[in-house]
Amino acid sequence: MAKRKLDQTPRFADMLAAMGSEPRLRIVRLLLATHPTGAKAGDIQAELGIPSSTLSHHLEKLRNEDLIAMRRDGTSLWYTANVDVLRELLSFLYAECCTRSQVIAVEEILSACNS
Amino acid sequence: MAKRKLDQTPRFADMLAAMGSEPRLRIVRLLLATHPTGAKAGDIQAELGIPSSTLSHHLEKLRNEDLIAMRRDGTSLWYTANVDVLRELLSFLYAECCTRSQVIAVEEILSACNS
DNA sequence: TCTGTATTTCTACTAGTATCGAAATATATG
DNA sequence: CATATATTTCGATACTAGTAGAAATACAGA
Repeated sequence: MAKRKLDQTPRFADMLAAMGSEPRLRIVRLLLATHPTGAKAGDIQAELGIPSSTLSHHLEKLRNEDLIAMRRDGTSLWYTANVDVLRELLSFLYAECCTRSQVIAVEEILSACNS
Repeated sequence: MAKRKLDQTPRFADMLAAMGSEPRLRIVRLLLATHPTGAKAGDIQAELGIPSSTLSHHLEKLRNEDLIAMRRDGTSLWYTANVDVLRELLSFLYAECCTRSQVIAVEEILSACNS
């Protein structure tokens, strides 16, 4: 087994933690549902009924983990899901699946949702 | 859009939160790697270098979310990953992917790792 | 430039989570 | 039944995260 260049576990753990709260998971799902257009902060706030300051806090956390991206359009800020990063996360989870007991290739985790 | 029977979001958020800490993510990956045999608590402890009381705490949390299962064999407790539940989680994440903008079927998320 | 709208940053409080040594429990074996 | 091994439960501490009202910032339009 070759030496790992860099352990990605802490990074993916942080990503999972970022999605591991009900409001943030709802946000991510909303952005997946509206992908690739995304949604304005105000829309998210209206749909999920979260106070704007709290919402901003959550969006920042998701953005820190690179799970979502932001772009400005006038006074509105649009948020979109980073589906590539999400795919990366799922691949990581299953990358070592069963490697020590039986050989099962786990390729092509997801090919939907073109970014 | 039909009325939802029950909102699964809190449950899946808890599952993500359970995997959203570095030691627990390592545990899950170790159990995936050794699936379907699994590993004894002592083996996990040795491999990850976590004090037994701390490890026990983490294992309990993962078990509460049904991400792993436990069975006793003599004085040893064996833990295994619940790959079905993990698959369910991945499906949930992508279930509504792009539904509001373009129609992309997201079936067959994962067919590897037969439980 | 003044006004309104969209969103973030500041500040503070509360509650939950991670950690681990020590003691307790469960099982097996001589 | 006494002892050894495997693992959990107890208890205590330190840290981290979620929440939201109020103030600040960014942009657009008259």
